[in-house]
Amino acid sequence: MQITDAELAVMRVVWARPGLSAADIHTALEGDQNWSRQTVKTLLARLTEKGALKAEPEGRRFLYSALLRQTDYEARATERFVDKVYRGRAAPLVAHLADSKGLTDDDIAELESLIERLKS
Amino acid sequence: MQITDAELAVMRVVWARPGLSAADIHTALEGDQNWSRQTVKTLLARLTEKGALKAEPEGRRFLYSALLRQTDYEARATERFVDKVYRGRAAPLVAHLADSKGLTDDDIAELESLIERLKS
DNA sequence: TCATATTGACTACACCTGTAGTCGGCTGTA
DNA sequence: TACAGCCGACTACAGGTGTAGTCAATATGA
Repeated sequence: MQITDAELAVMRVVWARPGLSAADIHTALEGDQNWSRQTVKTLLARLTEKGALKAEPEGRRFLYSALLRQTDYEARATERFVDKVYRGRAAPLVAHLADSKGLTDDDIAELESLIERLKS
Repeated sequence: MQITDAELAVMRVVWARPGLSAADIHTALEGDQNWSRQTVKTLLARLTEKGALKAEPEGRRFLYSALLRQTDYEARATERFVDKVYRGRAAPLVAHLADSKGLTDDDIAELESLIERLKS
């Protein structure tokens, strides 16, 4: 049960606005990902088959919504990533984040309060 | 320039002990990954071609060592991951880490001092 | 010196992934 | 009622990935 990069772009749209049709999703992806309608359809089919989306018939089309919740996906993907790259040790990951410009001041503040919570 | 899961297992061995031969690396992976010698050879060839490893002839075999440093790999992989899953925002990543059992007390202490460093 | 084992080079192949085409049915409008 | 357009189903296909086989050259031991 693996969500690929292309599939993830589709999931994002559905997470943001559940109940869109394939055409809506295609439109929502325009500019960002300039995919043909068929490409989006294929991705929707694969995601439905994987159980990440459900497709409910509405008239002669389908409306898509997520079965896989975004936070669950993120949690799983993160766990997998940490296992794979850091052998499950989280601290070196954060150390890398710290080195890159990825952390804003707000992030740092957020992390600080997170740490406070964790200590209890 | 992408290191796949299988390739990563090989890189780990080389990072840990540079200058091994293909046969050594195959042996080192036994138990963990029960690959045939050929599979390891293929992965070595692909990694060499990608520029992640260099192969220096020694007699009629090659000794492998890393061109791609582990920390560089980790940094790149992390950045890619954060971009992909969290759109570049690091804080929610750490929040997920916090929720999973991935953080030991030591980790938390480490993070705390990390945060201290970051604040300056 | 001859057989055997080791090694690298080349090749294979199925499955996954990204990207898309075709086709046949339904629908709304002329 | 005829036709244009939209829709889902099915199919395609190249490139990447995991896993490994075959072959030819060389080294090693009997």
